[in-house]
Amino acid sequence: MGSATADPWKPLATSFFRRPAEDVATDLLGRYLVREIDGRRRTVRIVETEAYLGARDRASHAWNGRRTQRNASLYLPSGHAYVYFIYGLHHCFNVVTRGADEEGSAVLIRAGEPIAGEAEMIAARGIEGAVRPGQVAGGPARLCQVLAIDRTLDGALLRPSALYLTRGEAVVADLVAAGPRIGIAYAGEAATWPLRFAVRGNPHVSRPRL
DNA sequence: CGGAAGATCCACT
DNA sequence: GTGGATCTTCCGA
Repeated sequence: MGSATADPWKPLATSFFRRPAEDVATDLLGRYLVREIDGRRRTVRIVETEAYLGARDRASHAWNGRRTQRNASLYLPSGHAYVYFIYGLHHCFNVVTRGADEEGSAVLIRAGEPIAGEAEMIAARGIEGAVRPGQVAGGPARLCQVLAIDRTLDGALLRPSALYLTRGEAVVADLVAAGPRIGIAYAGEAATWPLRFAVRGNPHVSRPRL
């Protein structure tokens, strides 16, 4: 199409993530998340994110400056992965954002739309028959399952290798919906902050829909 | 050292 | 809409 159209497969520079988590969370919508396994690629287009603001955010694992063995990766420089295990079953994948300026801030990747390798993703989910949108990578744990993201990737730098992000197809501001984050009712006032973002009307977004 | 909670998902009603 | 699964991690005693 247009000659000025950027290559959607060009990796995002580390500087992309060196901004407040809220900005990164909205700007990540539409970008590609690429997972390479044995030379094969699985790719999703990110359609839903949440920002976690670090020490001042009661919903954040870095709330009040908490540092533990589990959340150590939250304190790595911008552009690293923070992967944790939750509920005894699931993994969740975050990108560390601002680094030294605002330690512990990150963006949770909540849902993606399959772009490449969808058959492998469906196999990884163990689902059969008619697959509906959102059933594949709609939800942070499902997304990790289909991309085989686990704690072996915790602390990894997100550059072209096993797991990285590319320019993808960015979303205009009018198509970004915002609302309160999911599963953090314990977080007091922070539970009401509109830090969940999704591509408006996209069927691959997790529930409850924004 | 024990208890409780958890940035979820699925099956069932 | 609700409850159970499942186990690591963390914190208080």
